[in-house]
Amino acid sequence: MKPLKRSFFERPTLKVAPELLGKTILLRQSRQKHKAGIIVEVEAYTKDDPACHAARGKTTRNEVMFGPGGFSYVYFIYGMYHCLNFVTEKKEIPGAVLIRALEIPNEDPGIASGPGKLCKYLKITKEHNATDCCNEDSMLIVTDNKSPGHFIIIQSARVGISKAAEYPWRWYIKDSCSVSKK
DNA sequence: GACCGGATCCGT
DNA sequence: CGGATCCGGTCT
Repeated sequence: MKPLKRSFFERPTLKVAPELLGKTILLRQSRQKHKAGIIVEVEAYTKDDPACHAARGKTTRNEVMFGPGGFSYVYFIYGMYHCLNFVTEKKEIPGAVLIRALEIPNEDPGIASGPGKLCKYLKITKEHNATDCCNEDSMLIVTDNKSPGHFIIIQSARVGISKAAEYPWRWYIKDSCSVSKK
């Protein structure tokens, strides 16, 4: 499985985010075992975005967002959940796409229908932070779907934030049963 | 060194 | 709508 190239991620975050819909996330669990999920919901977080963790400069937590695109940004939230992002834009320009929901083949449609739930399902923790997802030997990569179905993309406001709540930077696949909310 | 609120989720 | 549950960021 060939991972998406760094040049895919090192573009404007608002372009990358909707293009991640329909792509497949692969998490290697051992030599031959892996889990896979299809991205059905995303949100964009950019430089100069008050809701972005990088809005007030570099810290130990958000450091990876200031590096090259294609790396994972995983953080711990609400004392019990992790959230998975992919870093966008070139080095020194912070930006990321939050993965909000996955459809998992042969599983209940709700099993990964939320940012916390998908990390729980894939067993993603801070150990997976700052993984280079463009390296084919990585535990975590993103690939094109073998048979990309046709789907309609809906754009809406982001979920669960208080700052910049009006920015329409959430995208999801219409009629997917695995989207986190309606 | 303390305090606070958060890119969530579930049960009521 | 409240509780779980913890840690990073900010202020003292």
